[in-house]
Amino acid sequence: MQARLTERQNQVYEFLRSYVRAQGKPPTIKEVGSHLGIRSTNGVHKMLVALETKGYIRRTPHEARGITIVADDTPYGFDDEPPGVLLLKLKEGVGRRARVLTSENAAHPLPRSRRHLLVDPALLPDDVDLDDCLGVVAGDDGMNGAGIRKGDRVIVEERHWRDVPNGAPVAVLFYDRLVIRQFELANNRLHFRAADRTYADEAVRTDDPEFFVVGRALAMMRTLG
Amino acid sequence: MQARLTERQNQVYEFLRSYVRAQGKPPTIKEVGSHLGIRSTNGVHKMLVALETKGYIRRTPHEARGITIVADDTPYGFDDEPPGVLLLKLKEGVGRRARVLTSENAAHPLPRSRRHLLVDPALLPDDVDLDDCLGVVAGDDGMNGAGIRKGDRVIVEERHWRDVPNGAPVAVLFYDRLVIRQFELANNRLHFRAADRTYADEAVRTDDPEFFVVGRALAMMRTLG
DNA sequence: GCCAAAAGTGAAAATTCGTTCACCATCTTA
DNA sequence: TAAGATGGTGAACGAATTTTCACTTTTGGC
Repeated sequence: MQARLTERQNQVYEFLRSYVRAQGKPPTIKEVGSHLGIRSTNGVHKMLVALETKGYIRRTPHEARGITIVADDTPYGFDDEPPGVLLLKLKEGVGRRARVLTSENAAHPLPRSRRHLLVDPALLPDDVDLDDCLGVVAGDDGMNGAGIRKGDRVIVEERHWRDVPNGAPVAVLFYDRLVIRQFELANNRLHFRAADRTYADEAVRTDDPEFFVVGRALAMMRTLG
Repeated sequence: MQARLTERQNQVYEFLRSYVRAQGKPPTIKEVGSHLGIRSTNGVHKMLVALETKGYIRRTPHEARGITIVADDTPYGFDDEPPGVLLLKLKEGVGRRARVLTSENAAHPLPRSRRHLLVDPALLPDDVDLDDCLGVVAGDDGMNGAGIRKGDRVIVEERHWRDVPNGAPVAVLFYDRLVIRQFELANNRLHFRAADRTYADEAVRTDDPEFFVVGRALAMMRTLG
């Protein structure tokens, strides 16, 4: 959709985004230059013109800090996504409190990830680093008994199973499905307990390639029908 | 904690907040003036100095748009609040997509409401006006069967019961407790159906003063234990 | 009715910031 | 290899923005 950015242009664009996020306002041209090692304001100016013609930013002539990020993530949940494997990378968001879940499509070149979900940091424990977190969609009703249902959005802190305390809820990749279970390590096996009679508990060897613990489930949210 | 603002100062402060919210950057002095009918930049300047000394904003000397909102809502959930009656006013937030739940203490003078919860608009239906929404805490386990548990945060669209469709989940004030139930209007009575055997359904007259339908429950979120 | 704080006017001075111009270097590609 | 796109330098200019100064008006007590 949007014209491709050159390496350098992308650096500028990324800086603009991070600056706005951190400072709550766009940078001046000189600031952009000093952060990217461009001594001449004109050098920056040309970059901005390029970004504007490619549709990534908008500018207001002669206005101090007259930059607006256009291609910033569009409001978007992941409603239309079928429940199942869907990993969203947690990113810091606007200001100091808004946080955003953005999809990580490391495979793709750089098509501006659009999938994200706002998460209030207050929902998560204080010590959690949001950069370690993912958003997922519960793939079944195995935790019905714990009030987590298929399709619920779950915020997961990426962790190796070794670092997950017994009894904690985890997000597990079962074959091709991502589900939430209660975790337990016993007899050198990983136990995944469902909270619903309909779903059997699973016990697998720690090296079983068909199971992958994504991490610890910290919070959840749901749109009510 | 913070020095009290005069009426006019509060107007300025409110404008700063709304401008930052809408524009993604602080206004210039002249812009503040033109929006508040202050012709002289110095008039505005003095206001800003007042706001700064009272700790509501910070400024960077000589910098264009060098205003930072300090007393903006601090990240805060309502964790420490006991489940029960707790109404939070939904407000628009940063940028165009961040939205914030802020407590409405209409009774209190104006002590900068601090309780809010970030809500991703994607969690709510498109046509919902966030200004009509509240955040509440589910006061019991009456909707356990529907995956809503005591202590869950629920986003509610304020509505008269006449405007709530049958079968929709609602937030109801039962005496002094706020709970979620499934709503039904039949035989000129309001029926509130629990989704848990332990809780009895209730049927009340439409004018019963002990029951008050806050509105329709749209979404929920929960920190996982 | 008087005083002090709050709010405002108008204009000039001082900075910051964006734009433009001339010119240079590198890299890709027809 | 010539041409065009990309990325830069440095300086100069003007527009935008903040700061300051001197003075006036309004407002709420005491």
